[in-house]
Amino acid sequence: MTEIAKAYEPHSVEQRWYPLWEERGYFKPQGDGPIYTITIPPPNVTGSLHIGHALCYTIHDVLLRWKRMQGHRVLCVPGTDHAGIATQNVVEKELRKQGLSRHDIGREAFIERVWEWVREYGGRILFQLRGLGCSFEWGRTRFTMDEGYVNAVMECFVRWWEAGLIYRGKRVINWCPRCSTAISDIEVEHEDRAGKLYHLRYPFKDGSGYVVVATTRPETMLGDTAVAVNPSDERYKDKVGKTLVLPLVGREIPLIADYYAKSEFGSGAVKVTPAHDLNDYEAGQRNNLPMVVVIDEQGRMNETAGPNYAGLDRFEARERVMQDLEAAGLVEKVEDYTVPTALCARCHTVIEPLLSEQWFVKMKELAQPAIDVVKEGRVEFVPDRFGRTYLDWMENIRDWTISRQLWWGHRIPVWHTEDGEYIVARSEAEAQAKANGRAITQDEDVLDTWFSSQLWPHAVLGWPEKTDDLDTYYPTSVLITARDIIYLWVARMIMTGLDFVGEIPFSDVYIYATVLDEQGRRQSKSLGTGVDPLEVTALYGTDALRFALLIRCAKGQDIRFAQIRENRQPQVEEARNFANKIWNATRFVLMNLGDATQVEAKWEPSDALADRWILAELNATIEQVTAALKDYRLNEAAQTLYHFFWDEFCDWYIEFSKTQFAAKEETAEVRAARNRIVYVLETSLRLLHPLMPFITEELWQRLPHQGEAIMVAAWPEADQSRDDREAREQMETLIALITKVRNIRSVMNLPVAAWLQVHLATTDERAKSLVTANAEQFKRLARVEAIHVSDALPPLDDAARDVVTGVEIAVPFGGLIDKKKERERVSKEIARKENEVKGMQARLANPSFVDRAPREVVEQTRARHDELMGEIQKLQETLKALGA
RNA sequence: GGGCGGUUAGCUCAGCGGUAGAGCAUCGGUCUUACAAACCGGGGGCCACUGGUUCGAACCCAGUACCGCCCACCA
Repeated sequence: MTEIAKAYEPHSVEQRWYPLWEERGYFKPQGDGPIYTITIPPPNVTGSLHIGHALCYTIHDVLLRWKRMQGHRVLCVPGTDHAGIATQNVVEKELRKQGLSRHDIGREAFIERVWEWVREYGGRILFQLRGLGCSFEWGRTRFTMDEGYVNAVMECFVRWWEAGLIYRGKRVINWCPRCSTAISDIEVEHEDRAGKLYHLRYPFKDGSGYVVVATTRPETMLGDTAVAVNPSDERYKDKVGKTLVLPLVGREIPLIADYYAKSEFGSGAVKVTPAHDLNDYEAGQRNNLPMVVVIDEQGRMNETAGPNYAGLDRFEARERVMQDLEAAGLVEKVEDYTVPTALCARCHTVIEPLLSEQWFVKMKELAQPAIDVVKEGRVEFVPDRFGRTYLDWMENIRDWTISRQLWWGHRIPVWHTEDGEYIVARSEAEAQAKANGRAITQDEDVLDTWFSSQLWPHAVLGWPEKTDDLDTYYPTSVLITARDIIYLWVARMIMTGLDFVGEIPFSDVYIYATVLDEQGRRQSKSLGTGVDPLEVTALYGTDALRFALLIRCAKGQDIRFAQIRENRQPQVEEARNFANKIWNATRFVLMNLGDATQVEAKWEPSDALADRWILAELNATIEQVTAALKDYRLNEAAQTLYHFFWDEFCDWYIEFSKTQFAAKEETAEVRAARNRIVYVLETSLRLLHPLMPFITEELWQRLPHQGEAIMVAAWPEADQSRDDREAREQMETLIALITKVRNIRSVMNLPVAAWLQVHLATTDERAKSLVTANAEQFKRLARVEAIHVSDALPPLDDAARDVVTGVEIAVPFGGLIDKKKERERVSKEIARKENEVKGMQARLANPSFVDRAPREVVEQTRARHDELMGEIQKLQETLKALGA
C-alpha cells in the first residue's frame, strides 16, 4: 500500500491531473456517442476571474464531465470577447499614464497597442479557467476578432444590408460623453436620483403673459424649438398657435398642441427640445419642428448655445442658465424632485440623448422566428420564467443602434463614395471593385461588441464556411449564462442562428444564479465586496470552491457568498471538510485492502443487512443524482451526494462493515467485503467526479480500478432490481435502536468508556432477528457488552428504559440510577410522543379524513398511532416505577 | 407605472400537498487505532402576515407588508 497523507492536500493534486487529462486528449471530442456541445459565454479579454465566472464555468464543467462519462462525444468551445468599449478604456488608461491620448498616436497605432495588450493579457482569464478544472477544448479556442471570426461578422453585416435590415439614420440616440460613443438602449441603466424640477416662464411675444413649463434639465432650454400642450387642455384652447419668445435666446417658438403633453403634469405645458430628448425628438418629427443641437459629444454646450454658455459643461450650464433666468425674473419655482436618470452601463456617466447619425438594424422581422421557437418550446429556458421575460422583450423589440464611435472593434464594412453612396462589402478590395474607380473612404465607426458575439455559436464552429464542425456540433446542447445578458446576447444568438444557419443555436438556456455578497448586493470590485476565486482556491482547493458553489446552485436562486475574513470562508470550509471526508474514507479503505492485487471494485452478492441496504441507497443515489443533473438541479445533485457519502456510507456502512473488510485474514469473505466496499466507494467517486474532479481522480487512481482515468470512466447506471425496501426499513430500525442506546448513555451521563448491558424486548420476531443477526455491529457501535433479547423485559430496578419502533429498551446501570434525571428524560420522551399522537388522533377522529384521504395514508397514520400509544404506555409504566 | 423573485432554527440556505431539514453557530460528552477539517448526543422553528381551496397547506390560490432584481419616453 502506498502512503497516503492524513489530510487532503489539494494543490499538488490539482497540478498533477489537469495536464495529464489534457495531454491524453480527454478534452477533445471522443468516440462516436451522441453529440454534446457547449460554446461558452466568452469572457471579456479585459476580465479577470470573479466568483460569477467561477460559478458559470464550473456549471459548464459539471455538465461536460457528466455527459462525457455517459458516453457522449463532448465538445466545449472556449474563447474570449474583444469587448469594444471595455478594452479600449483599459488601453486608453495605460496611454494616459504616459500623458497620451489615443488621438495623439492615431487610430492605426492605437489599435496596434490594443492588440499588443490583448496578446499579452487576453488569454489570462482562460488560463485561470484551467485552474478551475474546466475541460474545454482549448485547441478550438476562438476570439471575436480572430481572422475567421471577422469574416463571420462581415458576412452578417453584408447579408443584413442586402436584406434591407441595416440602415443609416439620424436620430436621437443614447450618447455617453465619457466613452464618447453611441450605445444601444439595453446598455443604458436607469436610476432614480435626487434632483430638482424647475418651473420656467416663457413669455408670449405679444406681451400677453407667459406659459410655465417644467423641466429637470433647464440647460436644454437653449435648444427648445416649441412648447407643447395637450390638444384637449381647456386652459390653452385659445393660446395654441401663438408665438413665445424663448428666454435668454430670443428665438421665437410656437405653442403647439401635441398629445405627448400631459395636462395633469405641472402647468400642462412642456418644453420641446427635439435634438436632446427622445420624446421631444418624436414630438418634433410629428410637428415638423426644427432641431437645434446645443450640446456636443463631450457633454459641453456648443456655439449654438450662445456665447454665454458655449464651452460650459452641461451641469455648469444648468446653473448658469438658472442664474440668468432668475435674474430675468423668469423662474416660477424650483422643487425637489426625483429624477429618473439614464446612465451608461459601462461607466455610469449620465447619458446625453443626442441627435446623431448612426447605423441601425431593423429587429422586428428577425425577432419573429426567435419568438416562435421559444413559444413552441424548441428553445427552453431554465428556469422557465426567463422564457417569459425573453418573450416580453422580443415582442416589444426596437431597432438596434449598432455603430459605435470607437476605434477598437470590427470596423463597419461600409465605404462612402464622394457622391454620397454607400458601398457595403466584405473587404476593402471588394469595395474598391464595386466603386468603379470612385474614391472611397471607409466608415469611421466600429460595430457594437454584441454584433459580433451574437454570432458566437455558429461562428466558433466555422460559419460562414461550411465546416465539418458546424455540421457535426451545431446546434449546441445548452447555453449557460447570466440573466443580465438575456436580451443583449441570448436573444440575438437565437435570431442570428435561425437567420443564418436556419436552426436554433441551442435547445436549452440555463440561467444560473447571480452571486451576491453577504448583504445581498451584487458583488462589486469598487465596493470591495468581491471575492477572488483564486484566493479561495489557494485556501481550500478548487474542488472545495466548486462544491461550495454547486451545493448553493438552486434553480434561479441567487447565491450569497461571504468574503474571506481572517483567512476563513465558512461556506467553502464546509465543502473542504467534505473533500477531506472523502479523502479519509478512501484512505481508510486503502489502508485495509490487504493484498490489494486481489481486490476489485465489484459488488459481491450478500444477504447481510448493511450490504443490502448500502446497495439500495447507492442505487437510489445514482437515480437521484442523474435525474438532478438532467434537470439542472445542481444543488440537489450535490446535496444528495453529500448526504449519501457522509451520513450513509461513512457514518454507517463503513462503521458497520469495518470488522469484515478490515480483517487481518485473507479469506474469501474478507475479500468479498473488500470488493464490496471498494465497489461502493469507487461508484461514489464516479458520481462525485463531475463536481469534484481533482480529488476523485487522485483517489480513484489509487483504488483498484479498470480503465485509465475516472474522467473517462462510465457514469454509473441505476438498476431497479437493486432497490430493497425491506433492507432500508430494517436498517432504519436498527439505526434508531443504536441511536437510542447512545442517547441514553449520553443523557444519563454514563461513562463513555463503559461497556453496557442492553435488554431489548419485543414480540415482533422480525425485530428480534434483526437485532440478533446484527448483534456484533450493534454492540460495537453502541459500545455494548451484551444484548439480551426477550419477549418482555425482566424486572430491572436500576435501568434506564425507553421504547423505539415497538422495541423496549432497558439499560441497567452499574450503580444507582439518578432517578430524577431519568424521570426527566422519560417525561420528555412521553411529551414528545404525545404531541405527535395528538395530531394523529385529531385526524383519525375526523370522518372526512378517514373517508377521503388515500387508504394508504390512513392506514399508515393508524399504525403509527397505535405504535406510539403502545410506546407511551410503556414509558408511563417506567415513569411510575421511578416513583413519579 | 408594469413584470418577476425572496421572506423557513441565532446565521447561510434546501424543501414546495401527507408527522419541519442541512451546514455553520450553540450546549454536553469523546484523542472509540480513517478523519478534532473528526466522532457521539442534546437544545433550538405558530415555515412574514391575512383570508381561501383541501380530509390535510411551509408547499396551491387571492390579498397585505417588507427586501431585491428586471423592464418602461412622463417633462
